[in-house]
Amino acid sequence: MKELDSKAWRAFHKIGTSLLPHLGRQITNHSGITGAEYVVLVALSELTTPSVNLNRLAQGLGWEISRMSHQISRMEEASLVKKSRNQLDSRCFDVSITAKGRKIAEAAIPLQSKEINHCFSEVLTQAQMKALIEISEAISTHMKEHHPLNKKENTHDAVA
Amino acid sequence: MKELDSKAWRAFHKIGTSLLPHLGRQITNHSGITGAEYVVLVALSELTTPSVNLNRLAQGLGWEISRMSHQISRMEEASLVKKSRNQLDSRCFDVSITAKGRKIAEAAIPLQSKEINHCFSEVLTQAQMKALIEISEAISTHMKEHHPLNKKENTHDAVA
DNA sequence: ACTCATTACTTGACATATCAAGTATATCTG
DNA sequence: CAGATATACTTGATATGTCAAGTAATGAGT
Repeated sequence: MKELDSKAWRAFHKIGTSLLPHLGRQITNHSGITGAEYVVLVALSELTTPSVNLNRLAQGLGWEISRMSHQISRMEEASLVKKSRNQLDSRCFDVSITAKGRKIAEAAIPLQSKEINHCFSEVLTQAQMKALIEISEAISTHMKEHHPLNKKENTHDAVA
Repeated sequence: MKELDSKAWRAFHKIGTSLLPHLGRQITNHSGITGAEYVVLVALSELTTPSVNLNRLAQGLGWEISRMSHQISRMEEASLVKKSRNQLDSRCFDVSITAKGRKIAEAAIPLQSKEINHCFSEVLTQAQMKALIEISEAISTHMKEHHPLNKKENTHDAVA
């Protein structure tokens, strides 16, 4: 079945280039922030530690570090996040969410959940969603192992 | 299971923002064209008609028409495609692949198939690939029905 | 302690994407 | 057949993403 992965790739590519932008636009419509901002805010709002370093944040979302750097700069400009040097390793930056950022995220999340719901659980069966999660995780893991964007694990974590 | 579609979306989003750019980079490495150019060339090289109109091409790939317009302009500049007004409806443009474009596409496709293979059939089971195809199609269909980027079907097709 | 390599980012130039507005052609309606 | 509306794009400004090169701090070897 040589055709199969080609078909899988095309199918995946197509929703990647239509669904993702669509959901991004919805976020902008209902909450006034971009999809990228939303994703970062959600990640930050769910931290167990008070902050993460840039590198780890980028890895967590599968972004290039330079993209994250630019993004965080813009978001700091907009007072959505705060950036400060790490005490133990002053090459690192600790990124955290601001009160304003959290407020916006908390308002946006339920609205966006509804949108996601429209595109996922109303369209896919439970089994399909589970399959999608497994597929995504398999690919993510493979990517991390074979084609890592930013090499290493275990950078310094933020101090409390 | 409120969590499930949130998880599905996150998983999907993550591979969307890491796998797709990765495969794009591979194309650039082995064939010197961008991922976007590759996708367009493949679509054009597989036409049964000699050309398609812009709108239909955009729809086929799930792109916004303005993006496609810019992209085609650049590709025409690079002599990868050709654009000409439709005889029957002179608002429309017929887009076709050039000899140069076809040559590049034909060289790139087998190389890229190998890359895709690494990320799909080496990582997923056959069942998972089939599931992914079905999932993608379900979402694509739903998107077309409920959130179409460019409204209508049935624009004029190219004449032979 | 002094070099060299590595890591964690930043920066700026460039490529690409998106959005809003514009233009030209077609179609529909009275 | 005139005027209004819709369609198929184009264009240009702005936002974002990407790449290559740079800077500064750490770590490793001697």
